[in-house]
Amino acid sequence: MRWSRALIPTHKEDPSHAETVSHKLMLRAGLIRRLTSGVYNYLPLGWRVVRKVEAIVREEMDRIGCQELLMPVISPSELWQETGRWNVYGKELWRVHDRNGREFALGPTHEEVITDIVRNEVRSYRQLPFTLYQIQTKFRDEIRPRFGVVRAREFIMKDAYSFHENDDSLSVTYDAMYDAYCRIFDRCELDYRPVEAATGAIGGSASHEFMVLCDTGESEVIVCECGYAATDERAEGLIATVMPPEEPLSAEPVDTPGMKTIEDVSLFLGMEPWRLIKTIVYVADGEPVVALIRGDRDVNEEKLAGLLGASMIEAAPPAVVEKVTGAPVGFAGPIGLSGVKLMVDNSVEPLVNAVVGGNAVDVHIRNVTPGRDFSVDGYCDIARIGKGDLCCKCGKTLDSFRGIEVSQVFKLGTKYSDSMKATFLNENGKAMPFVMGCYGLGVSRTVAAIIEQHSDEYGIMWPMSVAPFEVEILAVKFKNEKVREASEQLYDELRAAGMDVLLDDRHDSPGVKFKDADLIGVPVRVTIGERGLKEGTLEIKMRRTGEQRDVAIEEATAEIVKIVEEARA
RNA sequence: CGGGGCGUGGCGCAGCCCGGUUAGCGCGCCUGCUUUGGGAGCAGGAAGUCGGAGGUUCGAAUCCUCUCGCCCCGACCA
Repeated sequence: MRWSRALIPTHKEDPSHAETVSHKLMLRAGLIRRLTSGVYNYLPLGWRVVRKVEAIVREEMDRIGCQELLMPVISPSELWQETGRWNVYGKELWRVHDRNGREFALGPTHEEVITDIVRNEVRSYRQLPFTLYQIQTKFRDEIRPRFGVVRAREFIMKDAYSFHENDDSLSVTYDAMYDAYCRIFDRCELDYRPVEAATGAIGGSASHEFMVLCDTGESEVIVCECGYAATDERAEGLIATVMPPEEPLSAEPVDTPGMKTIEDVSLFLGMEPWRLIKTIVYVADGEPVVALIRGDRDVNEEKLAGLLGASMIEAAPPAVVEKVTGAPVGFAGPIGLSGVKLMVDNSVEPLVNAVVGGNAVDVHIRNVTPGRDFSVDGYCDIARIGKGDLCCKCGKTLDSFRGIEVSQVFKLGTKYSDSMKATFLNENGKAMPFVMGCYGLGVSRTVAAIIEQHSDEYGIMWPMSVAPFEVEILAVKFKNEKVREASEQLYDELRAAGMDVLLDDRHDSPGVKFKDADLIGVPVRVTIGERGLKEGTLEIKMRRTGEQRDVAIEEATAEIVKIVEEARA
């Protein structure tokens, strides 16, 4: 490509509304342009990178025997009704209707559609297992689009779905997919960690997320030196006890006028927050549930939902709280509750002489001891675990890091095949539900993640494997006949050798070209100018290492081809 | 959705509090000449219904009301 003919609109200044490195650089280097909130145009340079990432994904999917197909973006609501996700998915599901008022979803993921295909086309266990995938534009009406392409409402995703006779077969594919993802992210030269994950709206029994390490990432990962790693939504752990040994005293009510929060009550009574027991009313799949946890900790709603087997959970609205506790929000406590399930976190067990809500206006109860003053069926782990807590595997202190979630894999089991009645005949002629796995990978997000990890103050530093161009020929003073001839010749030779080459043939000053070259981050820069030509040389400079050297013109093509081929993943 | 902020040529901003000629500045863009190894110089030029609607006023980018859009912080997820 000749720069003079290319649409590569670079900017000198940072865009005003971008915060993160990748967002700024994608805009400045002319990779993307925003169309509206969370929706982006991929300009030619950005699209080239997307295509390179896609190519790597395709190679690795095909390597493990997956087949590519393409499903529609639009799918009818009926399919989503079958699995219940038309309701469960919530506002994030982007809904549209046709001229007859019939409702459709813009696909956020395609379990329903793929299951529909397979239930119609696959009859026998002899056809199993297999894996189908597509690379396609997805839609999620995110509450808050953010960080450019990292959290967009329209984005590019690779989604794969595997179908099996049984769990063992699923595990084989799951592991193969896990390995394929490692190869993909290795080839993108990302520093990443696979971690245990919660299953969320997609569902299923086991899941991992691949996290790219990045301080501005939206996800928090809890890690232990023993190797345990999980998202903060998923992480299990132990909360260190801070309760000193104490003689239990008799429970008694105490006036707490207007004190509705843990902070209020602890200040008012002059007690540390951990001496309080936080009582929170939730509604899980329509049923009220009460959760108890130590006052200085938060409930992990994903874990709570998991233990309850609920698909939807949310904090109860005030009316429900009043109905359950008999008091307005702020005075809920476990004593005297009836007809409602009580979920008590492990952190509550060691407490003695704790403070709880009195289930009456402006009243709390102190000197409460769990098990004595209210009955507990059993303790469970519903706490949000964080840095400083103790590892559930080895007991050591946990650490954390932030990351960008670039992919997530799930063992779905029969969640979708059951609800959609997707079955095959096993060797005994019996109809069995398909055992399924699904495997998502955010392609456009991966591009942003690569930039987060590969840039400096001057711009992007692409890994060779995904660079929009592998070589940029920077012609200083393109007007000069000798410069032009040498540049054109090298350009032709490199292209003939199969290189992706960008020739900066613009008549701009050298400074502009050097700055732009650094900004768009092509890995190999070849500078051709009068100065070098006098000596019969040109300069090769590596964007990432800064390493540069002069090479004789006759040897240049071979030398550059060698550099590029060695660096290709 | 709650909280905070912002909408002024393509980009980045000033002007707004305290209303008053042709709405400025930097970058970019066009023409010409000179220049060309790290964002060149000179000369000339094009480009803005000041997000939109309504109102107050002799007069509104500026004040008031409504509205739309965008960004940031929290609850969702690849």
